[in-house]
Amino acid sequence: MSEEKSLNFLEEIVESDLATGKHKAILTRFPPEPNGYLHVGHAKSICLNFGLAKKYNGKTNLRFDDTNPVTEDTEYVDSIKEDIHWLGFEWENELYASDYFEQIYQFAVQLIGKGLAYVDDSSSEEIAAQKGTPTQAGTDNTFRSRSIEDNLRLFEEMRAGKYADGAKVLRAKIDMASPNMLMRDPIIYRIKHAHHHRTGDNWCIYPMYDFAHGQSDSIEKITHSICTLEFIPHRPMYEWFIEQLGIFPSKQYEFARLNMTYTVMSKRKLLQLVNDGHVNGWDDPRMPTISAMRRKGYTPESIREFCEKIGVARRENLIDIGLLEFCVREHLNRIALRRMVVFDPLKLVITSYPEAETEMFRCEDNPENPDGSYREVPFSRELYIEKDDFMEVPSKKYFRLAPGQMVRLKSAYIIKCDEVIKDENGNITELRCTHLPETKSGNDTSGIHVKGTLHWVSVAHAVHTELRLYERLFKAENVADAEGDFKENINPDSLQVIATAYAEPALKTAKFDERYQFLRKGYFCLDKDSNEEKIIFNRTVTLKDGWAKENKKVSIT
RNA sequence: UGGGUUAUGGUGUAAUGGUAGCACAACAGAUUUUGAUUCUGUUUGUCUAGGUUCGAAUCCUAGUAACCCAACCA
Repeated sequence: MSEEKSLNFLEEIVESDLATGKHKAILTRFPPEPNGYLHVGHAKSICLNFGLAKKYNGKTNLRFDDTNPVTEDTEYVDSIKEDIHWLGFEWENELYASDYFEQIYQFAVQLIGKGLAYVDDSSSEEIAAQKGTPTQAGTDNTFRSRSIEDNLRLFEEMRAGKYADGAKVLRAKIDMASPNMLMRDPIIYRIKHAHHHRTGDNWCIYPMYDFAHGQSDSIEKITHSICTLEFIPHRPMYEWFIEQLGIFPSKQYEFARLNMTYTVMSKRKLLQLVNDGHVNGWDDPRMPTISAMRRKGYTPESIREFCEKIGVARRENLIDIGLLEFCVREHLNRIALRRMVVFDPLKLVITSYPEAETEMFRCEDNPENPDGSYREVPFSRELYIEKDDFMEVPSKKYFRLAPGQMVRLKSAYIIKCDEVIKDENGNITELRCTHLPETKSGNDTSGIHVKGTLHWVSVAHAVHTELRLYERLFKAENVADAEGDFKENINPDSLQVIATAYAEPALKTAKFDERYQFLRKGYFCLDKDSNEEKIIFNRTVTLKDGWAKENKKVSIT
């Protein structure tokens, strides 16, 4: 009894196209512009394009949309390729729109020959003015009626470098009165005497998106060209060019881009965060980029699962970032190695425990994954526990340590708090406790049940580490809708560094490809800034904290 | 007073004229040597107004709201 998962609208289209024989196989493409790093919104598109092809035994090309040399760079090309691979996808061909520059140029010549394109000498302002407004038709200018011969010669001269940037453009001759602003004789070629990261100085004219994207799709025989909603008005143009050129009829389909609470998703804004130093680079773990998520400890599996869960549709959406966190917790819970780390230490002395003794306790690596794997954790007379695991005057429902109260130390003994030591200012500096030897983990013969279990680290064996705790980068749930500039909504407390935390010895040999759960605290991974002297961990995500919620309720009532 | 697109619980997403389902969130409880995980249960929805029909989220009519379009960006 398998539950059929319903298809999204694109899967329906593909199944129909395959069923009717319109296509024998499907070919999709992922078309990033190499002018920034990929973010989780791109991950949605990647999962869609590669996932759709995979599901229906098709293929996907990676094609860089590199038609604007002034903003693009190979640095971005490299990062994009790395991110796609990391997410777990393989492209059929690595291609570039710039590979087709000569072909696209010939397409333009073809259009001119048919009297469907013309060279316009107008300035950018003039062109804008002649374009009209949404409620007012545009007007034809005199260049519109240039002869085919003149247009052919002028366009050739543009290519030859005879004119300065902005002196002339090539425009498609469509309809200056179209209700669709984009159809009012769109510019298809502009002059840019700029060095291109792949074609070097071969060209000084470059095609616009609308005269490169559909053409590239067609050249590659892409069957389903999937893009976001804002390209809907471009579709008539996409189809017009393909029809006039008489080339392979790729079809464009649009879906709603991903928006997420407490974050921004536009490359422009992300670039600004980087350039203005609000974050430390594209892979700062607070960023929504793929590289940042990787550094923060997210797994490809969890991102793919997230993209699966959010679905694909054509309506605007604002996804709760909590769903992303749910997905990564779900995966990390299964694979993360359990370790104990004390963030904010309070010294605890077990007066009943021999001073010179050290016991090794066997602790499971992951209770969810009972493969028997475990590590040894040293226990001794002096330990660290978390400050907030002790309350001198416990509130209702607090079942951690308090004077006269008992708790279990995870994988060790049940202890009882006998005495609270304070300094001259009344600050608690140390706890004196006694342990119950018969409650030893695994051999508990006491029959005693305690409600609280604490993590701990032996003082003498503690490994000093740095912890980087990340919160949401923005304070506003819907950053786009929030008042003022988006930067005014940056959360000033998005990064908290704990310079010295105390970790159990097993973390001395932490590895980059492993994921850890610091018991009762959260999921962590080794940061690339770690070195011989300093071990640094990033918090991927906290554990769900039922006590924090309960505590809030208690303090309100 | 232009064109295009979209409206289903708090957030997403199904139901293709026939029991409004699923996930996250929230809430309540059970289990727990992680206040985690796991398990059980509960609350909350078809933009509005008419119409067609035995029956409408779905079809029709009229509204309303939101988003996109006037870069030599993609």
